[in-house]
Amino acid sequence: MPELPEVETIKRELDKAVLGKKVVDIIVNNAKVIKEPKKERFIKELKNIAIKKIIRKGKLLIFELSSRKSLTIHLKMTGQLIYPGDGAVSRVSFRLSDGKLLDFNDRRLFGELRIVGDWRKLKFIKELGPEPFDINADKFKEMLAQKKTKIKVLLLDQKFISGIGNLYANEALFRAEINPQRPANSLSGKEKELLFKEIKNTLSEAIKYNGSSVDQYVQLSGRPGNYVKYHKVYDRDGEKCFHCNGKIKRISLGSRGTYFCPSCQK
DNA sequence: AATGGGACCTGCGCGC
DNA sequence: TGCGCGCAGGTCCCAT
Repeated sequence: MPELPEVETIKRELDKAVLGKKVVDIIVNNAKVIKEPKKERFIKELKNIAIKKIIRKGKLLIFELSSRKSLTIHLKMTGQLIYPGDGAVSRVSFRLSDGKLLDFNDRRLFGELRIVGDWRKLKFIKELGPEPFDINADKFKEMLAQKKTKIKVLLLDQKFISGIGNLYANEALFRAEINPQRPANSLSGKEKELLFKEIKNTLSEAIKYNGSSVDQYVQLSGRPGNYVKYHKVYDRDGEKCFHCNGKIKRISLGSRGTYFCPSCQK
C-alpha cells in the first residue's frame, strides 16, 4: 500500500543511492511485472544505460534514462525497492555499475515496470489528478463542488486527486472529523478547508516519519517506516477512539476497508 | 456520467 | 495440527 509518503520516501533515498549509476545487468525472475516492452526488449533497453533523474508523480516512480527513455515503476500494493539488495525474493533485480543490486520485490505481482519514450504521454499520467501539494484550498473546494460521490471514495480516485490511498484517506478524514460516507458536495466551506489542511498535514507528517510500514512497505534500505504509531483510525476496528473513547468502526466503501469514529466524524 | 463490484495475485490469520 | 476461507487494497475494467 505504498501511497504518496511511502513512494516519496523511496524517491528521496533513490536520489542518494542510485542516481547517476548505470544499469549493467538485469535479472528477471518473474516477467509478469514487466508490462512493456517484452522481457528481452526490456533488458536490452536498460543494459548499460544510466539513471539520469528520478521523479515521483502520485504513486508512480519514474527513472529518466540516458537513452532518453524512462523506466516507470508502480509498486501497487506489495511492491518494494531494496538497495542494496540480495536478489533473494526479487521479481526483477538491476545490477548497477557499483556492483550492487537494486531489487524490485513484489509478493502479489500487482506491480508494474515499463520502459516508455515520453512518460508524460502515459495514459495513467495524462489522467492523473493534481497532488494535494500542487493546489490551494480554493481549488480543492472548487473541485469538490460538483461531486456527489462519497468523500472517501473521491479521495482515493487518482484522476481526481493523486497520491492519497486508503490509509491516509481514513486518517485525514478522522483528523478533519468528517464522516467518510458524506457526499463530497455536502461538505461546508469550512469542512472542505479543514479536510484539505489535514490531508496535507497527514501526508507531510507521514513523509517526515518515512512512511507507514503496514503489510509490505519498507524503505529503500529495508528499514520500516515509522508512522504507524501515529495512526488514529486505520486498522483499529473495535478499538477505542483516542479522541472520545468511543469505538472505531469498520465499514466497506468502494469495496475498501474504511475506519472511522462514528461519534467524532459527522 | 457516475457508481459499484470484480479481477488481478499471494500469503497471512482466523475458525473449525 | 491442518486445512479452507476471507481479506488485504492500487488500479483497471466491465456492467448497470
